Amino acid sequence: MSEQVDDTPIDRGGYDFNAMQAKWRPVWEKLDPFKAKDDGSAERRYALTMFSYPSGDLHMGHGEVFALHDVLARYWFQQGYDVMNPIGWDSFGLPAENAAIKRNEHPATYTYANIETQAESIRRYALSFDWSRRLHTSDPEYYKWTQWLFLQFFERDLAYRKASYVNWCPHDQTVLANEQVVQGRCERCGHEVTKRELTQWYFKTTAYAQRLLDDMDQLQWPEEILLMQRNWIGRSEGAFASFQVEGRDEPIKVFTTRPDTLFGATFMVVAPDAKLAEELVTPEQREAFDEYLKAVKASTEIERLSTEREKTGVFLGSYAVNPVTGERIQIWAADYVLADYGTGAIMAVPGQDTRDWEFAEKFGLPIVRTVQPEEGFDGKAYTGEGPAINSANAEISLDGLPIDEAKTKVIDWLQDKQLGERTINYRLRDWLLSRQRYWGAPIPIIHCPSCGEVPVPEDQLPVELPDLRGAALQPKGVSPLASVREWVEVACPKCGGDAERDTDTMDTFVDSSWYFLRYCSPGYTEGAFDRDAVDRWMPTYQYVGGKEHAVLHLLYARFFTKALHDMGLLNATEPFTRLLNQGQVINEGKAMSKSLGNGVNLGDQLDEFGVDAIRLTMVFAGPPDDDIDWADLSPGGSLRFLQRAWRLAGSVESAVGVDFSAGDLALRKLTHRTVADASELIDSYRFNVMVARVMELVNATRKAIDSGPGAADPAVREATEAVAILLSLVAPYTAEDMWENLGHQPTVAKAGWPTVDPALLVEDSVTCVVQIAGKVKDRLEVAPDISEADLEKLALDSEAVQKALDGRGVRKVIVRAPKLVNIVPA
RNA sequence: GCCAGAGUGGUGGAACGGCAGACACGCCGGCUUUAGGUGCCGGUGCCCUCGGGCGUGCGGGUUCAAGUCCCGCCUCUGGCACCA
Repeated sequence: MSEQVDDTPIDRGGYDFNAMQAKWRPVWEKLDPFKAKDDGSAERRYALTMFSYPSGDLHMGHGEVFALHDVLARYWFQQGYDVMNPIGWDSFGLPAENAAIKRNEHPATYTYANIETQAESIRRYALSFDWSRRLHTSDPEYYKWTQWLFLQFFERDLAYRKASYVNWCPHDQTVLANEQVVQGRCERCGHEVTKRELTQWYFKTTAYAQRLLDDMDQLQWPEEILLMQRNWIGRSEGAFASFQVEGRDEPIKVFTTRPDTLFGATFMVVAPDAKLAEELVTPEQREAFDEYLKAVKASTEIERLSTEREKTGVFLGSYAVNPVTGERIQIWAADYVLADYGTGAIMAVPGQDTRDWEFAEKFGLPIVRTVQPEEGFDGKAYTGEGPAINSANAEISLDGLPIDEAKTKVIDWLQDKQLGERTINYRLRDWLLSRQRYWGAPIPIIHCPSCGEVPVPEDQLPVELPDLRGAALQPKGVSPLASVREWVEVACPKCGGDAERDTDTMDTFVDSSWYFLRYCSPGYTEGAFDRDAVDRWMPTYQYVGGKEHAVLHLLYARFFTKALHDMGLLNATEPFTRLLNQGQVINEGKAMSKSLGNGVNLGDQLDEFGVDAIRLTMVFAGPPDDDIDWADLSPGGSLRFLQRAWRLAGSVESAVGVDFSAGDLALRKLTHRTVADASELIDSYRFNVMVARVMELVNATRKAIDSGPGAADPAVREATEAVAILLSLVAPYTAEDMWENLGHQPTVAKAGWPTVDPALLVEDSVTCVVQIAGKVKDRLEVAPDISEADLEKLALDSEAVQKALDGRGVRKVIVRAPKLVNIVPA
C-alpha cells in the first residue's frame, strides 16, 4: 500500500509564514531595534535568560525558555524601558571534549560550529537579543577574567586547596562538587559516584552560608527554589559538647542539635574516613579498622546513602567519658557518620535517635531513655516531645523539663564548665572547583617547591590552554594538561626557580557565575567588567531558566555576587531579582529521549508550522512553570489563530491616524480592557491567559467587521493595532506583517504599548447575580454604582426570586453591590 | 523516611472566598467547496420525566456563599535523603 502525499500548498488566505520570515528578518537586522541604549534616556531593565550550552542545535526546551523570556523582554521594550537583553554561550564543558575525542579534533571545532548553528536558529526564532554583547566563556578574552577573578578569591583566602575525600566520577574521570552529585550519581553522565582522597581547590562558599539565607527575603523567586536552597544550606542550631578521651589530652568535640539528651549519650561514633578515627584506633583494633575502612572506601555513594542498609561499624578500642554521667563509653567508627559534617564525630543517643538505636541494637550497646515517651508509645527511639527523665547528676538536673528548656539549661551549664558552647552548623560545604579535564579555564596557579602556591601574575593572564586534540584528551584520572610538560614547567614568578603550573581546570559553573556581569561591558579590557556599567544594570531585573539549577548555578552565582561585592567590585549583593523557572517540554508523558524515540525536533516544527505558531503554542500551553506535553498541544490550532488575527489587518478600512474616539464604544472598551489586563497578566507570568484575552479581542473584532459596525469603524483599527502590538510579544513575524498591512512602518516591536484610557475601563452596566441559598436564580443588569439598598430591593422584587421563594420568608440578605445578592430563605 | 507542590470536562487549561469550566484542542451537525489538512455558522461537563437535579481526588469543618480557607486521608510529581 502506498500513501498519497498531497503536496499542494494549503491555502491560508494569503498568510504565508515562510514569506514573512524571509521578508522581515533582514529588515530587523538592519534596524537593530533591541540594542541596549545605556544612555540614561529611559529607565534601565536587565532581562536575562540562562545562556546556552552549545551541544548541537536548539531543542524544544530552548524553544520554550526563549519564547517565554521574549514575552517579558519585548513587553518591556514596548513599555519604553531601556532593556538590556544579552545572549551568549556557556561554551566550556565536557560534551565538547568527548566529541573531540571521538572525532579526533579540537574541542573548539565542535564548540564553535555548534555556536554558529545555534546563533542562526536563534536569529530565525526572532528573539529580542542585543547581539552586540554576545560572549563565549571559552574565548581567551573571557576566561582571562575568570582566572583573574579566581585570583581575587585566592588572595582573600576564599579559594584554597585542601586534601579530602571527594566525589569522583569514574566515567568522566574527574572530581565533582557536592551540588553535582544527584542521588549518588554524576549530574552530567549519571554514573555512580565514588570517593577518592585528593588535594583539590575549593571556594569558601560556607563563609557565606548565613548571608545566602538572610538575603533570600530580597528575592522574588519561586518559593520552591528558595526552599531548596534553604534545605541545601541546611542551618541547624545546637551545641558543641566536649568529651574527654582516656589516654589523650585533647577532648573530642561533637556537634548535636539535642544537647538535652546528653545524659543518654551511651557511646560515641566517628566517621571512618575522618582523621580522628585514625588517631583513636588502638593497636588491638587496628586490623579490624583497616579492613572496615577499606570496605567503606570501596562502596559507592549510592550504597552508602541507602537508608535501608543495615548499619555497619567497628569498635576503635578507645573510650571517652560522658561529661554529665561520668560513664565510660566506647568509641566506634561507622559510615553513617559523615566526615565533613559537624566535627566528624557524634555522641550517640540511641534512646532518642533512630540511627543510633539501630546501631546500638545491632552491636549490643547500652540504651537509656532521657525523654519520657508519650502514653502508648511502643517504638524504639523516641524523637517526640516530652519531659526529660534520667537526666540528673549532683550538679544539674534536667528531669521534668520540656526539650527546649532542657536544651537551654544544659548548654548554659556546659558553657559554664567550658565543656561546650552554643553553635550553628550548616550542611552546605565548600565548592570543589578543580576538574581533571581539558576544556575549561586553567587554574592560574604555579606550584613552587620553595614558595608554595604562587598566583600567575596578572600581566601573564590568560593562562591559555595548550593545543590538545583527539586522543590526547582521553580522561585518565589526571588532567590531560599534566602530560604537556613544556606547558607545565615554568619558572616560579616569585623566586625564579623550577616550578609547575596547576594542571586542573575550573568547574564550568565558575564561568557561569559571573557572565551576567561581563554582559554589562562586553569587550572591556581593563578588568573583568566596568564597574560603572555593572552598577548601572545590576542586579538583573528578571532571570528566566530551568529549575535544575536551584542549588547549582543559582547558588553559585549568588555566592559570587556577594563575594565580589565584599571585594568592593560592585554594588549589587544579589544577582537576580526576579526569577521565572519554565517547565520542561515533554512528549507523550515522558521526557524526550533518543532511547524512547519520542523526540520532537524544533527545526522540523518550525518548518511545518512557522516560528510564530510554535512560539505561540509554547506560550499558550499553560502556566510557564508547568511542564508541557507536546502531544497535548496543537501547533496547527495556533497557526489557524494567527491567520485569523492576520486577516483582520487586511480588512481594516479606516486610515492610519483616524480618530478612535468616534469608534464603536463596545469594541473600544474591550480593546482597552484587554490591554490593561494584559499588563497585569504579563507581570504575573500568566502569559497563557494573556493570549486567551487576545483571542477574545480578535474574535470580537472579526464580529464587529462582519456583523457589527463594519470594517470602516475606527474602533476596528484601534482593536487591530492593539492586537498587532500584543501579538508582537509572541508572534513577531505575523505582528510585523499586520503592522505593515495597517499602513505603518516597521517595527511593531517598538510601536509602544497602547495607552489605556481609564474612562473606557468603566463599565456602564454590570450583571448582578441573584442567588437564593447560594444558587443562581436571576441576573439583573444594574448600574455599577447602585446602592446596596436599591440593589436589595431590586433583587427581592425579581419575579424569578419571588417564584423561587414560593412564599417562604427571608431570613437574611447579603448584598455585594453591584455584582451579587444572596438571599437566605427562612 | 523528611520537605514542598499539584489533583477541575474526552484533552491543555480559566476562575480577587461570590455565575465552575474563560480561551483553545478534539469531537458532532450544518454551510461554502470538484476536493480538503481551508474558511464560516451552530453544538459539546454529567443525569433528566425538560420542572430541574448533580458536579472541581475522598471524608469532615468554617461561611449567607468553598475549586479556593481549616482538619484528616488518598494519589501523583518534584526535591532532599544516615546532616547528628
